[in-house]
Amino acid sequence: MDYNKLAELLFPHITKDPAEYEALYPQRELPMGAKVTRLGPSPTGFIHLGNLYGAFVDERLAHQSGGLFYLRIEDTDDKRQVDGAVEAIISSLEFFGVSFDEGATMDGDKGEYGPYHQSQRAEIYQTYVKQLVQRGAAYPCFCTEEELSAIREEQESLKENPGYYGKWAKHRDLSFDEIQSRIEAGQAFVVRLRSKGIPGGSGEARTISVEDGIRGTLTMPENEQDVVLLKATGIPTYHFAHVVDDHLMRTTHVVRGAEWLPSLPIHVELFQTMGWDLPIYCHTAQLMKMEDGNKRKLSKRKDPELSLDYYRSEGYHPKAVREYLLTILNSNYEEWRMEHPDAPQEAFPFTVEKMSNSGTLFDLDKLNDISKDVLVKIPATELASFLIEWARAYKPEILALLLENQDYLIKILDLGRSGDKPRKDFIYARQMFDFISYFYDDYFQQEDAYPDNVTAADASVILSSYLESYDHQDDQAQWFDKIRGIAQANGYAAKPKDYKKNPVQYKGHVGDVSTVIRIALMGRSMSPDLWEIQQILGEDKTRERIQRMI
RNA sequence: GGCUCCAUGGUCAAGCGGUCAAGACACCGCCCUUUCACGGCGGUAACCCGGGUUCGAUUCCCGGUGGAGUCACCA
Repeated sequence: MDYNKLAELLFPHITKDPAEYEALYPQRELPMGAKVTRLGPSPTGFIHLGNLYGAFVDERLAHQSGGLFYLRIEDTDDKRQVDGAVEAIISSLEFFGVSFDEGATMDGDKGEYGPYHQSQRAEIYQTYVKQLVQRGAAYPCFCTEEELSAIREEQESLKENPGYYGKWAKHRDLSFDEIQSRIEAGQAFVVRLRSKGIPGGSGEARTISVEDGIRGTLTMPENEQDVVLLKATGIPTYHFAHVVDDHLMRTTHVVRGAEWLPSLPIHVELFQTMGWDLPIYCHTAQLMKMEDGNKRKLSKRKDPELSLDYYRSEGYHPKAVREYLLTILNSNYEEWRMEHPDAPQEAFPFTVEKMSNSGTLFDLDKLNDISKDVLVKIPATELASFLIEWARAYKPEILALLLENQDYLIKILDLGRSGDKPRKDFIYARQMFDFISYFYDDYFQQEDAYPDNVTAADASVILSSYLESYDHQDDQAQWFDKIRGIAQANGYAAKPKDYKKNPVQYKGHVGDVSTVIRIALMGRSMSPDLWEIQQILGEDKTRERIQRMI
């Protein structure tokens, strides 16, 4: 078989030589040890926490080593394209603080190693495939879907490994004439690798071992499959695109999810037959979800609530999400954070060795807890703008309300946050607004009932005397003395301790009296300090609400 | 089913041959407090099973079991 002739038959339009590309994309000039990483999302319009998790690893690895991090769009599957998906991905990642040094951007590609959209690299891939055909390392296959599934069925009935390999590779040794006549007949074809692997069934199977940055030495059987390199459309499969691109773009570290582990042998054989060095693979653990008592990998289809857009629309602060991801990313992050409560996240010395390699369950409680700690450190003015921006995008009906009096909003958000032990009331924007909503008349409503030990009659008396004695000018001590007085006058202990000593003697204590007032004013039993709230609310509104409750 | 990865409390997770087996979240109790929080203190709770190796295994090896992932002209 004259492979050169075959290559010309298959790729008459390809005139470039691979060497041209090697020259076009030279070794990068970077300091020793600098890592080049990349994120390669496919634009299906959906990006979730797991993607962000991986992106952080890439980003940290690159920037901590003085290297660079680029974005490559892996749009080789024409059936799954979603309009605007690339923009959505970039905007989502940007919101959560992931930025790229190179690659696809909102306004086109940036960088010397592009194009960064795989769909625009067809000629490059074909040039390399042509070379492979010339060397006899790849061949055209005309099998139809039906033929392929027939092979599979037969393999299943014989209990042999499924796939296109060895004796099952029907078109592996087609004659030139046969190929030519099929092409002239207009038959579609894919190009397959002529794998050098020895089929496992023969008992001669060999193994390969690969050093993984996270997992150490990986041992697995070598590849035996004649995998598809180029689809009938002339666009490569992931496998081939990965190998060509990461070589040409000079990627040093390939960070990807553990679901890629099974196809690692394919990539190893591909790198070998191309004669290129293997990048360092870092296979990260999957983010899992609990379902029916079992852990399960996060799925794009089934778990829309784990999409990045979900967190954005709930109003989680990007810093909080990052902080959470960092804590599950590196086992010593939490410890480091306790020692450096105010250090920026970038100061953390991230290492792949400290990454967990078993599946991590996503824990909303933990995220919420971390979020509280993060938000408490953000100044009220910043929090106010954050809340406003969130409302603009996700809850426009409250936007005018927030914008109307921003000083008021800032005061509200700042309640109880000064001092050594600030309150940690805020978790995410949607919850924040719920939490402070009673400050706005349109959203003020009775949510909680009076304590059980306070009768309706008592409550009414308490409120009446409170209103009567209320002086907006009172300082906190004066104000509270009056409440003590009201408590005592109505059979409630002025101090909780008195009540505890002698529970039978009282109906309750001053706390119950405060709760009645609190419910009248806020409609709920949980809120920051009463006196401070009244100062923000103003005298008129305070009186009005008490009056209405009576 | 083949192949691969993983295995410490409910969850996350230290540990890397000898520890009363850290810590965080959640949960419970107490304290502080005018309530709610915040904070402080304390508590319940774990090395999947069976063989080895060793003076000694959570830790190393083998075998089970369990969970997960993957077997496409998807990535």
